[in-house]
Amino acid sequence: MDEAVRQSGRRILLADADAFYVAVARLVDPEGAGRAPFLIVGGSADRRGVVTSASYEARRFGVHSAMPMGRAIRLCPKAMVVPVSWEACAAKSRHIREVLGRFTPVVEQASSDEFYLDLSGTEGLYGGEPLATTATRIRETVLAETGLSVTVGGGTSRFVAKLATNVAKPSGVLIVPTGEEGEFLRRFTLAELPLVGPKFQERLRRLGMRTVEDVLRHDRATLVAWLGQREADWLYERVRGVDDGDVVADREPKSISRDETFAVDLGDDAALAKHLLELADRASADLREEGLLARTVTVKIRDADFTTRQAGRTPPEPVCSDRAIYALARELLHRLRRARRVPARLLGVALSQFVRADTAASQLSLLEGPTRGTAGVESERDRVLARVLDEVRERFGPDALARGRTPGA
DNA sequence: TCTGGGGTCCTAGGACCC
DNA sequence: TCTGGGGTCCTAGGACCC
Repeated sequence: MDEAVRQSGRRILLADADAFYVAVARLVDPEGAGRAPFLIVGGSADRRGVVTSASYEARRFGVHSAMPMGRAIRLCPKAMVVPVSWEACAAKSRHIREVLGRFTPVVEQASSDEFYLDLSGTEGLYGGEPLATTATRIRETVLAETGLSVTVGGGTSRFVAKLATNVAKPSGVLIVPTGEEGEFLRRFTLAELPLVGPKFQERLRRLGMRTVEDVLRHDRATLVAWLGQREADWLYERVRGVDDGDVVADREPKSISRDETFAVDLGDDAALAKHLLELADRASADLREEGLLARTVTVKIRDADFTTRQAGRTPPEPVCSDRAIYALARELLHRLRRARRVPARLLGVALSQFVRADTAASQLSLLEGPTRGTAGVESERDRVLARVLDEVRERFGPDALARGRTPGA
């Protein structure tokens, strides 16, 4: 099928929870956070936190997410500040996802509070009802079952659905009719387009372009000469509301990471190693829970002056045990510390380049053969031990076997 | 104002291979 | 002595998003 025709037949929605972290905080604590109109959710001020989300009332004072908490409190002193309840948010997230799954099997979770749905081909199923009607039913069902308000935007592409959602926020529904994408796009500045961040905005501004209309005045060849093929094509299509990206259900994760910003910068290697151990354990436990092995281990360090550096390694065989992952991470941390030895404000461990555990097992046995054994960074014993400990923790709680604090060890 | 934690995707150089 | 072209993998860094 012709690409333009295929795209014009699509019915894509984005369901985006309104002030998600704020809404969950209110559900968790109805008497406290639930009654505070000016509510800020995020890290506490004395601990270098930032705002994760603020109530719409607090936003009117200029408070927004990612803002340092100290500044947010200065802008809105009467606000109540509460920490994010990550577990409650994850549970609510799963619940929303489950409700949406009843409307179509093609649900893609883009973040904890954003879900793309592809309803293409469901016209018959919904008796030919307009997409806006389906979207409204989705909004009402999610609200009734989870207590959370979502805004639903829709159109023939993810890009248009995303912009429609932004326009309709909060608590709204907006569907851009097929064929009207280009007209819809004309109202936006380039800064309002997803993926056009500060750097790209500045480049475009220097070329005399601030709005979608500004870009529409130039032909594709001119944009290519200015921006290069890839970015020019991207921009040329998006300002016309064209985006052929698919909604993909059950995307496989590409990386799993854990990092920690310290309350006070840390210069002591032993102290850093201790935090590294905990981060490596948490990341590798999640990796095993997903049934994955990682080919690459990366350590990230943020120096006191906010310089961020990283070092990674891809051993000959994938790993999943806490022992092997910590051993690799430790080596990488040493490398980073040798290169620059100043107090650190953040340390992180990331795992990537995944291999499914079941396919990895057969590949490994082929590699290892009858005589080769289990040479390398990770032995069969490491893996078995890691899984046994996972089971113990699952049964008796995460602190049942905290390493380094084993009595009598 | 002094910058969280969790992600995705892209680029570019060097190694290595054919 | 000077000289290929293309492909893949690894690594580090950066832009961007919620």
